[in-house]
Amino acid sequence: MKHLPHKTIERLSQYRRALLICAAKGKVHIFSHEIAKIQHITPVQVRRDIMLIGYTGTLRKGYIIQELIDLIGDIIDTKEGLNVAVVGIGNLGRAMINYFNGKRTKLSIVAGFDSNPDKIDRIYSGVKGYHIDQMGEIIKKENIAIAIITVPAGAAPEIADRLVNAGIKGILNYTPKPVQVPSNIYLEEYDMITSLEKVAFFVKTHA
Amino acid sequence: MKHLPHKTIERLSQYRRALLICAAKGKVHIFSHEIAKIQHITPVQVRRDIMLIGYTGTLRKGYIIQELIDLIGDIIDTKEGLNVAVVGIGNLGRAMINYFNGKRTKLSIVAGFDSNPDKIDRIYSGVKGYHIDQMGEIIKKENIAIAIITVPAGAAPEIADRLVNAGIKGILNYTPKPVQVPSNIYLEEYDMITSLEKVAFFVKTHA
DNA sequence: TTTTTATTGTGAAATAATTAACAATTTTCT
DNA sequence: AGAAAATTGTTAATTATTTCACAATAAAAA
Repeated sequence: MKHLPHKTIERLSQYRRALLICAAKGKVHIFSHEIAKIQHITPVQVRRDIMLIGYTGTLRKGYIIQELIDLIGDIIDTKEGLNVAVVGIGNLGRAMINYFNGKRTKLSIVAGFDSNPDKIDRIYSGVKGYHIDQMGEIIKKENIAIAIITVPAGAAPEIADRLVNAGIKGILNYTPKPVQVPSNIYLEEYDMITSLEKVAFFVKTHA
Repeated sequence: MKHLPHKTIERLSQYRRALLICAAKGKVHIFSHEIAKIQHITPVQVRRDIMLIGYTGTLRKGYIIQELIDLIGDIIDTKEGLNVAVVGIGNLGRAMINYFNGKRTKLSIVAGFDSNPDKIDRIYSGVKGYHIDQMGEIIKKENIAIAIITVPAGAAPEIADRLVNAGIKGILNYTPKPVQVPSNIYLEEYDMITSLEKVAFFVKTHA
């Protein structure tokens, strides 16, 4: 398979989640327009994404849900799974841990880090909290590949540096402050304030 | 001004945040390449966005930070501001409230809603918690235009329906479950699991 | 059996977003 | 003053993404 567009990767993850829900209800087949409806996109888009990953549905019956789930898994998961850490055990960090807790995913949150001594050596939905100074050590020991930054914005750049030094491979930065990392480390930044301002803009404009 | 691309709107919000930080440090001018560095994009992109909003910098001095902040405000803010509600006072909902607390923004979170009686009639960082059954009433009384959904995924569709009935104008859905709303309501969905899976994919692929 | 309907798969077209290229011009340097 | 360097503004080119249009065909209906 050549190059999957970034947007396609995102949608595949979403398709899978929707498909898992359908499968849990005992549904076996699904049409492109059903997936499209759920995701607010066009059926063509769904078919094209599925085409790109080389899967073929059956005419007039649609796609076999379980096959599609498995194939998407082959593409976006690693066989052994990847370990994830949450840095910053505040409300947002705990929300991330809760979201993941008990999910069937190949991604496991295996550690939380914080600088506040009250938060360490406790268990959050099955995830142990460590002091931030232990980050290098635990990341190596637990073979953690990905970190989610949920600290207060001001602390983000320093945390990013320390994660890079600890050998992290990918970072998801949820603070509103952009961080700088070397180009061999995959960085995704998402900023809730921006999203809200965007909604506000379109509410204003559309009104 | 014609049509600003969606992506430009998002970046303008981010530029403004970065500019506010620079302004607070007493910086007066800024170059396109400085903004670009902070946001991990190219200087051309910055200049193009700024061109699109009709602002003109001064050659060899760059842009005047305060002017740019004000202009971006004219574009993305409404004069009177907009009121926002958080539906679901869990970790994620409280994280949103905290992020916004005390910010200079034209967006104010003025209410939280939850179905758990223990959570209502309390104040969260200055935001009062109400029972979800009061949603229609409070949304009208407080003139709330935008809602952020941070309830457990299963409850999202019903919450969205109730928000629509209450006359909300824009929804930001942070649950992993897509919701359906009429086309006159602006809907933005963001899914943390998808983001994490995307990071994992690129970590896997790049390795 | 034949016709109609619904659905996939995909090349081509259209649209959206980014980047390249460079003229214009201000500041700094010599 | 004149030359060199740096930076903006913008058109054009490129790249990425989405949508159109329709052939192929399986299933359902007649």
